[in-house]
Amino acid sequence: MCSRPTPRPAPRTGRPRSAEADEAILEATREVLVELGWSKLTMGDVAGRAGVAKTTLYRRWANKNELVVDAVAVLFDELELPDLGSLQADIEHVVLQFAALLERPETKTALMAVVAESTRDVPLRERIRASIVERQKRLVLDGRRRAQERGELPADRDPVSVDATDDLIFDVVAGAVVHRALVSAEPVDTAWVNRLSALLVGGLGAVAALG
Amino acid sequence: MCSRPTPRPAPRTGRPRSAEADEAILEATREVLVELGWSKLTMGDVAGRAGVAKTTLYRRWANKNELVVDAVAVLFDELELPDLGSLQADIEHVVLQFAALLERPETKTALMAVVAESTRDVPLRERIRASIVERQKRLVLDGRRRAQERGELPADRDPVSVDATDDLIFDVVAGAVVHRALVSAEPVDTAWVNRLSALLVGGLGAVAALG
Amino acid sequence: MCSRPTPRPAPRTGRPRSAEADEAILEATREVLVELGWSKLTMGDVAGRAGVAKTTLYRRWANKNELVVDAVAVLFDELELPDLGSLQADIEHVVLQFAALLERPETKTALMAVVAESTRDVPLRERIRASIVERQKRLVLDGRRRAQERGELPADRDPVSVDATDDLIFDVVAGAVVHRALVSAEPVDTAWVNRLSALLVGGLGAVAALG
Amino acid sequence: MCSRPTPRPAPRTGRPRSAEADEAILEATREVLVELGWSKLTMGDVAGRAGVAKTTLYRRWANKNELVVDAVAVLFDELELPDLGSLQADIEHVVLQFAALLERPETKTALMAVVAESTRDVPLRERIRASIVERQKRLVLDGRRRAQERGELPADRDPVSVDATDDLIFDVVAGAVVHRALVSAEPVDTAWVNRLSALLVGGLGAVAALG
DNA sequence: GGCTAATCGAGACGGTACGTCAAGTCTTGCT
DNA sequence: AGCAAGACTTGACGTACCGTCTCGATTAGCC
Repeated sequence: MCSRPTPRPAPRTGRPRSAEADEAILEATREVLVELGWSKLTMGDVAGRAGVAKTTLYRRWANKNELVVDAVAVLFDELELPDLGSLQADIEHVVLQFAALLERPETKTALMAVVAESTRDVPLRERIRASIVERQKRLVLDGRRRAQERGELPADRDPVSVDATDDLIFDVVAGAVVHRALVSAEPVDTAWVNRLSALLVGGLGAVAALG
Repeated sequence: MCSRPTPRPAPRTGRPRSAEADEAILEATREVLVELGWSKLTMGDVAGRAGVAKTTLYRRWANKNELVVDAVAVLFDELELPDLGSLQADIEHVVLQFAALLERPETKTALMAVVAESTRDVPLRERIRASIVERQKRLVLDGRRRAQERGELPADRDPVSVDATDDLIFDVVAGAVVHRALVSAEPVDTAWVNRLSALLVGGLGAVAALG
Repeated sequence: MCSRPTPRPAPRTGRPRSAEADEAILEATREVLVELGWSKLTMGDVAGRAGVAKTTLYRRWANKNELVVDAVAVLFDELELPDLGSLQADIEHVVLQFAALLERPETKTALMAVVAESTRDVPLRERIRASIVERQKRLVLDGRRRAQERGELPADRDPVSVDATDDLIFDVVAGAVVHRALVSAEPVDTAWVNRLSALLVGGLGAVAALG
Repeated sequence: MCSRPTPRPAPRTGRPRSAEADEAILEATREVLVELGWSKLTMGDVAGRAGVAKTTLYRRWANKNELVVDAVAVLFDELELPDLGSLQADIEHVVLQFAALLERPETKTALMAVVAESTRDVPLRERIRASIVERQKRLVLDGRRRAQERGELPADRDPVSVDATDDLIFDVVAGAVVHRALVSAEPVDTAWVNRLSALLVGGLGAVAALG
């Protein structure tokens, strides 16, 4: 999927924007994130590496945070959910994938930073939701649906309850992995992932019983 | 509990540092966090509000992040775990407390920011662990011990396994609440807390079965 | 004559430097010198009065001293040497002009200060020589040449000797006036100027006799 | 001759001031002037080298400039005027001595600086006059008196005129040497000194004729 | 093929905050 | 009282980025 800079009201005339510049900028942004981290990333530095003028950045993104969100969002689309035959196996697979993604320096440093900024910046929060969060809920939906098809989970009764549980699982899985990796700063290894998936699979029955 | 600025090798002579200044600075820091958030907090502003010179800040804290950690850490000590008679009730109580803490503007904006910075700053990471993370694990330990006394959970067999489970629960609870509140930006209300605690209590048996 | 900020290798691209800013800065510098003197002149204050950012100053001048030299140098170009008919009259005229210049607060406070700094700062010394000292030697040369034309002084024999005498006269006149005005802090009035010019005119014969 | 710090109203009680400290401070001041020059001399540095607290400095001198004047003034007392048999020889001797003094790094950097400051600081100007300028006029007086005794100069007629001429000679000699050494930054060598003394001796007759 | 209009690189611009440094004062306990 | 030590307030320093602006020079599409 393509990250899309600030949309603009389709000018019919004048020189069109360079598509190469777009990608060069996002690539340069990821490079700088890797080397310097979010807080030392500067627009001038990104522009320089991309071989582009600062003006060209600001014509596309309103500020550093929006640029970083776009640069990082595309990485999350690599996550996928192959059918491994059981709910627990599916969970363990995606958790390990997600942990590997969080280990990448460009994600590690950028994700928490933009979320922190988003607590005070509503447009940024929306951009994060649209570009990253909502887009990845598909993993939970697919996993749950597949488990129902296998008979591991009961079929839906109350759609509201199902949505609530999907959201819960999403927050628990994403939150736990992030917390383990970035706050506790402990490895997300097989042993830990085993325990987490056991907790989830074991607990889902109790949650379903709530109705 | 007292937040402690940069320790120093006990000078016997000279004018001692002002203890009032210490507290005035931390208080001013929390004020600015509330009003402006982390990214717009400036050392000069904090100094001004505390009625103190900028150099006095830098004599005690090496940078903005260490100052903010100390200013915020003390808030986490308000969390407590009264005995409500059941594991699930205890969990729900502390989760709601934690969610309320995360709703406070000074915590919301600061916590993620310093964690983000800590991905590139080892001393900062250590300070966060020591001042905030490790200190709150007591809640998990107490809750588990109490549940064992009540017979809700089996007595310890393998101490390694017990530690691993404690850590898991801590990451899951803290991570889920943070993700819900700050990333998903949805309310941590009674319904959600019910579901989360049901998931945990229901899953703990399965985790224990892993040995 | 124009005072010229730091020369630079003629960039063909980019926004050109504002010529208005140049003059506004030098003017503001002279203002601040008058009001506050050299030691209380700050770059921030100058920038503020010139309606310019501090960075704009530093882009043009490396430090306060170079700026002050440029701001003051232009004032010395007002000195001139009208032909008053005799060597002594010419000397008295230019000495009074120079004394009047030294009485101006912007010169009085700045000149000695930058010379003092120049004892430790070779580039500054060169700038002073080029912008101020060498430029004013013309007064001595013109005066001497004119006196020779009038027959008050013998024609040149040894050019080396002539140069040495020109230099001597320059140091004596400039040094004596500065010392009288700034160190002795006594007025450079007609009586004193009479005496000085009598000393010079009377002594020049003896110096010429040295060969 | 001793440089004398701020006089004070003879305290009858309490610990008396350390006399050793006085000299250590002035000595340290000269050291720092040699190594760092006036503009980089700091009170803290001087105090440190003198093995003294900053408070002790400020108890004796009101500020940096007064301290520097006192530290440097004593050096000027080394100048003396041995009888060399002729006015011109006497002049050349003292000029060379003075030039040697101005070559010393502590004098070179400090003298112009404090004079510059004194244009805005009346008490400082008075201190300079009292400690340095007036004290050295003795050289002119002695030289003139001796030349009169030898018959090189006519005996006094009008005492006012004599004073004016003494002052003129003082400003011319001191000013010319300072200007040559610090502004023109050319050596004060025998050839130059010859020329200067010839100018003075040759010109004095013309000045005397003014009455 | 010239016109129009938005793009491009470059770099100067007004700002804001940084973290440091020195000046001169104040506070403590010791002599 | 004087003194050493060192914390204190104040205020300027010179630097680094921010996001905007002005240049002259390219590109396109449209007439």
